Amino acid sequence: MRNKYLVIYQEMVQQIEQGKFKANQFLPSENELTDQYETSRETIRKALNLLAQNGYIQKIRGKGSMVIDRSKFDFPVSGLVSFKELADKMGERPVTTVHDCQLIKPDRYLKEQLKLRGKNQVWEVIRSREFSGQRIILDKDYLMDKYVPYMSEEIAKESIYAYLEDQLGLVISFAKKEIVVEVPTKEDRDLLDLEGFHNIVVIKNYVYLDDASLFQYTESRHRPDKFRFVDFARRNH
Amino acid sequence: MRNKYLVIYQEMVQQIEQGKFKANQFLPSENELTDQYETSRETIRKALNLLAQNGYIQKIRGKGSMVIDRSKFDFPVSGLVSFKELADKMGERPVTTVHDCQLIKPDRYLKEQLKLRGKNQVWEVIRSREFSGQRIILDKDYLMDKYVPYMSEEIAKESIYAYLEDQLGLVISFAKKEIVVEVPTKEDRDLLDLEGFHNIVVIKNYVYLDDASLFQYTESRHRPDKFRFVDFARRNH
DNA sequence: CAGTGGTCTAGACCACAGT
DNA sequence: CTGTGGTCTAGACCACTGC
Repeated sequence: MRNKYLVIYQEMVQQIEQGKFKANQFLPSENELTDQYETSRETIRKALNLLAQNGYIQKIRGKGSMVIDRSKFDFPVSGLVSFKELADKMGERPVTTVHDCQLIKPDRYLKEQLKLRGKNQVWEVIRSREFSGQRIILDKDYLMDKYVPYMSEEIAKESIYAYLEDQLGLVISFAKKEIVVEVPTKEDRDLLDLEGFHNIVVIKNYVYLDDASLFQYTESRHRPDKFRFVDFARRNH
Repeated sequence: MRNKYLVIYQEMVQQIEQGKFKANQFLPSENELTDQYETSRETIRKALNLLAQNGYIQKIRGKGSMVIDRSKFDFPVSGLVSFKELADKMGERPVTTVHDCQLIKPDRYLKEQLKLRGKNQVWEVIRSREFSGQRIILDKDYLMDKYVPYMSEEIAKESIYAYLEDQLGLVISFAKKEIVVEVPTKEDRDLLDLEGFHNIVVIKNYVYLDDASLFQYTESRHRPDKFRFVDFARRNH
């Protein structure tokens, strides 16, 4: 928050969202902003680049920075639908049921997904998510015991993510997502209300730490009628 | 290509891909690179930031820039599977059949998708994509005649995208993708080899021009067993 | 032509990692 | 402590827009 360019960025986001800078109009020029904020032009440009990356403005050389009409985009921006976002969007409290939470020996499939060798163990956590009486999502999490020495049903019931970042201090650096459609397994049929659907949407999630080591593999299995993924992509030349 | 930081970026990408900089090792420090390339540190940093954004390196404060083991990621990076990428990946020449290419009056659904009012017309292009004898993908493109005055089967048979950018000089700025699963329509069943699949994966694509105006809406309808989407997301604090 | 954003420089100070 | 990357500055020149 003490970074000057971040402060400027956040201030300008507010002003755009409050309508002080209107859609399809131009922001003050970089030189004007440099004067207004009593800073250097490069710092202003850092803030403006952040605005552009996050879909607030469109920079046009020789003309200026135009405010984008964000009402066209009904979604935040950054593309990834986590369970929490989904829950927020559905607007109702979901019910999480923990079906399994134990330290296991990974089978071959898991070893492959987690790029494991030898006799490392992993935490397996299986949870279903229920919205208005319907069990819609099955989340299967696998965490390497090397990084996550302890896990419990209580933690799984709340948020694993918060536990990892806040309690264990693990810094998640990047993630790879893969979306495919599969035929439901017996487990899917047992733990979800599939209602005759013949397919299930599987989001495979590979989570990496700061040092680029893989430490978590998650499969989020969604009933197809309730699934929606949005991605907002910006060209960079 | 004459941008110094771009040249440096591309040179370093090559060196990483050729293994001159090995995975899990550190690049020369920014100061060393500044000397080597006889430039300023900010220029080096621009190149390094590009490398980081594209998943080549991991910058760690106080330590250096570590080369990421990209063999973990079997996919380019930026998350979007275009038809062409898919084709490249399948490794065989696909067959494109143009089923429809005409100027139409948009119905209510289309008007809504394209945020159209009044009596604008749109080009409708419907193509199927065939891989090893199986029609797998149905692409439905809708282009506003305001921006695309002419379209033909020949163009549709090749690449609409190349036509827009190279011939018409339209600059595509950003796109929103939405992925949902639907029940196949009669059109899907007629034009694709669905082989008893009960669902179809629909990728809705909203394409925007440089001035933030929406000009194209595309639905890419995939047979579920052949569909795969990969997204590589990087945290930015 | 003047004004815009895009690139580049040479220097400064800071926060952090490892010794 | 030194060396790393992160931020910031004041100035310069360029390419493009629109008059």
